[in-house]
Amino acid sequence: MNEATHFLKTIENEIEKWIPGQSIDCVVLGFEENTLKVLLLKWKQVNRWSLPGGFIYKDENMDSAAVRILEERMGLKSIFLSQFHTFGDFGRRDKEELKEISGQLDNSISRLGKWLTQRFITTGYIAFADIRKANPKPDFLSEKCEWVDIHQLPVLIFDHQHIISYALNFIRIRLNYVPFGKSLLQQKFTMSELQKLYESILGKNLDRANFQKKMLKLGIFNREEKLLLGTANKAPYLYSFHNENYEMLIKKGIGYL
Amino acid sequence: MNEATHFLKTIENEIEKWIPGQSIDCVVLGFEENTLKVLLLKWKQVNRWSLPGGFIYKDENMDSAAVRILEERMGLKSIFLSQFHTFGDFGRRDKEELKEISGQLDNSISRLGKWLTQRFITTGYIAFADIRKANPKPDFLSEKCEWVDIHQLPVLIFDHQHIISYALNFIRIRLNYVPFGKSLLQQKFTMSELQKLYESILGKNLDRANFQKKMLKLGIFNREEKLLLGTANKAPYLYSFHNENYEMLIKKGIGYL
DNA sequence: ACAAAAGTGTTATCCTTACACCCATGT
DNA sequence: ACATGGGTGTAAGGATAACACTTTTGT
Repeated sequence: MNEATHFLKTIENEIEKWIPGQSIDCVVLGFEENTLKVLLLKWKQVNRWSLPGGFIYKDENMDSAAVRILEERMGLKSIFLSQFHTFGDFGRRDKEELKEISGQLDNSISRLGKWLTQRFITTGYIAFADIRKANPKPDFLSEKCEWVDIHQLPVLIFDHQHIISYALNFIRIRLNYVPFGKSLLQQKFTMSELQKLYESILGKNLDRANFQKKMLKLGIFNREEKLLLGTANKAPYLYSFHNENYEMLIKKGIGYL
Repeated sequence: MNEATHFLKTIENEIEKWIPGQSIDCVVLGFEENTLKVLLLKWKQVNRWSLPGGFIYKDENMDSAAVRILEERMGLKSIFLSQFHTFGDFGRRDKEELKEISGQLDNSISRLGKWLTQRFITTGYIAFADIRKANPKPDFLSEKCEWVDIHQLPVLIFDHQHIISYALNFIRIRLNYVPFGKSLLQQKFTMSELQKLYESILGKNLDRANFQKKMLKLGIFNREEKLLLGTANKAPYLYSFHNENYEMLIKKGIGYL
């Protein structure tokens, strides 16, 4: 029994332990080279990409399933993980695309094929990950994983494009209430890196001077030594999160939340 | 065949058309006597209350199911209807409570009993309704419907208390982005009624003068003639929503959304 | 000397907050 | 006359936005 067949046998055994018709899709965000990126899987033989997802065990909390799926896929826990919307349109999974995908599976795995072609209601979770620490693994059905610039997405399967826009909108609103960045940036970072992160999320440019003042006023940053870089300009300060103050701010919230 | 039996037969036929394990619960809010109220159902013979809910047909969009359930239960469409969270904890429906409920059902309807006792993941929708126009009907399993002060809730079944707090929190945040009130107030209303509505949602008192200025600055109200009331004070203006401006503001959003 | 990016400062404007003041009305 | 609730005004403080000025650094 080769590896693929063994994997399939395992999957087929799992099917009965999963809740039918209910899935989880994760929008995993990372920040690298001043770009906001999302983790995508490329399907085997089908020229389409999709979000990493999974299913819920019959005796498992939905939130725990999201954590588990992320661990399985990424090899690490995400600091920020939050459900943002449930997508329940009857026709959300295009029939043509379903045929293409299940066509890849031969008869020996027809149970998996049937499982995959049933109607699914999916719940979207958004997660932040440190790209350097993450270790994404493609699964049996996917050929590779990649971090893709969220503003230059390839053709996505089903309604996954739609799910990503929902996720982006979700964190845009939360940005007024929660100081993101802790789980997306390296331990030490410059103010302009933080600004670039905010700009990629909001999709617009911000004033450098005002951004700095607004952030520092939050009182959740430590100013570290200056970064010595070989560029022809003044060296920026490095910052890190002041954990205690950060937790306090999260608790009481920036706005009303 | 009496009415109850007939109803049950119908329900049992419906069961096969529904998606198993997936339900919808609606937090329907209304505003009456300067109090924010939520629509609750009282279970027959069990001294507990619950949110009105329902199931999704196998060929039906989830959002459409929410609309349908509200129409069936309330006899009218709600202007504002929005999904806010999906509750998927394995143990969210207490087993003791489930026994109490399914114990009410005799063998003749055991299929319904089985249906009800399976694990459910439920998606919460929040709706606003004009209490005077609404016409809520109890269903077979419930003895009565009532509008209950949201800040003085009775004992609720399962995690419904938790679902309501989530809903309240959801609209508290949205209050910064969406001018509510249109679907909760009468066509003409006073500024102090609107303020009471905001206060019930936010759970805190607001300054009368500042509230008025903030609201009027939005430019979405018509000032109508004064209301002549028999009280020992100055007559307040009546306001109505300026539909055109209201729609425009909704579109562009108050804050960032 | 110069460009480039960083840190800081200035100003006008707007919004929020906390009140104060006067007005209309029935008792 | 007075209490009650309604409409409007004002002044202080904070937040925002636009932009200017200075500093550091490598070429």
